[in-house]
Amino acid sequence: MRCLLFMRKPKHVRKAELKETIQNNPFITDEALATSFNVSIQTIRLDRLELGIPELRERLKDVARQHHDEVKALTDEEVIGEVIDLQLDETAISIMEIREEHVFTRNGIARGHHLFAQANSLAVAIINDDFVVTGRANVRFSKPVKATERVVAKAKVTAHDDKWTTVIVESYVDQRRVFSGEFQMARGHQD
Amino acid sequence: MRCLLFMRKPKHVRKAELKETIQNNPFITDEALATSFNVSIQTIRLDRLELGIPELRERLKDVARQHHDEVKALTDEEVIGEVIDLQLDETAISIMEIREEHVFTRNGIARGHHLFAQANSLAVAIINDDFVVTGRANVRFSKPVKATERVVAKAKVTAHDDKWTTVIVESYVDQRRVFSGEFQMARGHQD
DNA sequence: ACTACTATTAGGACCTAGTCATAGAAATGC
DNA sequence: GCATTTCTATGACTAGGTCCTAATAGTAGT
Repeated sequence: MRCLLFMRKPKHVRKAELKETIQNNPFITDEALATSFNVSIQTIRLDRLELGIPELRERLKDVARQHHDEVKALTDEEVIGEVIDLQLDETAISIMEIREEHVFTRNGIARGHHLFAQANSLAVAIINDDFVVTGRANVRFSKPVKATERVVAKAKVTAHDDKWTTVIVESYVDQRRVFSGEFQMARGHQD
Repeated sequence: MRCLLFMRKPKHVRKAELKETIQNNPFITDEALATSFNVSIQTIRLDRLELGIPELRERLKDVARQHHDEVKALTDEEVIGEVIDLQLDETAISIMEIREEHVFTRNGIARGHHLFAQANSLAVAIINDDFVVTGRANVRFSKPVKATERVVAKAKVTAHDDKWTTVIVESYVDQRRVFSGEFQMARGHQD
């Protein structure tokens, strides 16, 4: 009789669940997995082996390393998005891919400040001066952007005096304009 | 003679350097530290003990855990900053602490889009509707903000029709205004 | 010179969360 | 009934530590 009092799941089901469990909680030990799946530790280890899932400590190291490099990049990077063209004091283009973490969970639409961040950081990058900060900005979000879409931001310097530079940024998803803004950038020192 | 061929640093210097070394490379083992400081492993361990620095594995676990919770929070959180007061469709206040990763390395001034993000997300939060996106924004960065400063953003709903809500946000550091903006928020569905 | 003291090093026992390899038991397929 | 898959048990070994005890090196006070 195939009855262990506590019925077991077939191997492939367990393996699938195992993979998922570890994925959204990399901090779990084999021992905890064993009791939670009601099998022995060795079984868990065989499964991990077959699935190519590394041990707890390696997993943690991976998570830590990833974030050590990446976290900063999220906020700290010089330009939000990837610059693919840059003529100082003339034009610049960057691309940003909208991911799940950029959108509202309620409606799947990208939060405005990510589009702003892309445009703003491009406006900073385009200017050929060591000291640049944004003074004013007037922006418009014309179409909602969803996850997985790629936003292409095009910046253009339109005016220039000894202290201020005006940059126009327009962002597109598949040729459709989703964002436009005018940025007044302050150059030179002091506030 | 106090000469060990390779002169050692005094203890307090080593400890200070040790702390720093570990801080910007949590992945280093005691063994590596020992050879790099030219002392024995035990000495390193004593130092760590005195400095209250946990072992490699605990450090990695900490880094991993922090980021597991936090990384997403950086981009994914509903409101950037911490909401400390919220009257729907009336006023709202949030506080955000400017950290190293928010500022330009060149001049130590906060990137504009972080202030924008705080204000924008507060403007979203203040509105009592399931579907809200930013339509337009007109913002002004009046004073530069530096690392470690705490920015208090105050939002106020000033106008309201069936589709649009106007929100004014003003942000302060120690009573001094650093940012102000007018946000036109779209409510209800469709684009 | 002898003593007191701190700093450093060495050693052994133990820990966790694994690895790998081998062997045996249990359930299932046909 | 027997082969085959699947699971469990066992033992030996690893990294990167912990904690404790003990010995040594160098420096300072009297």
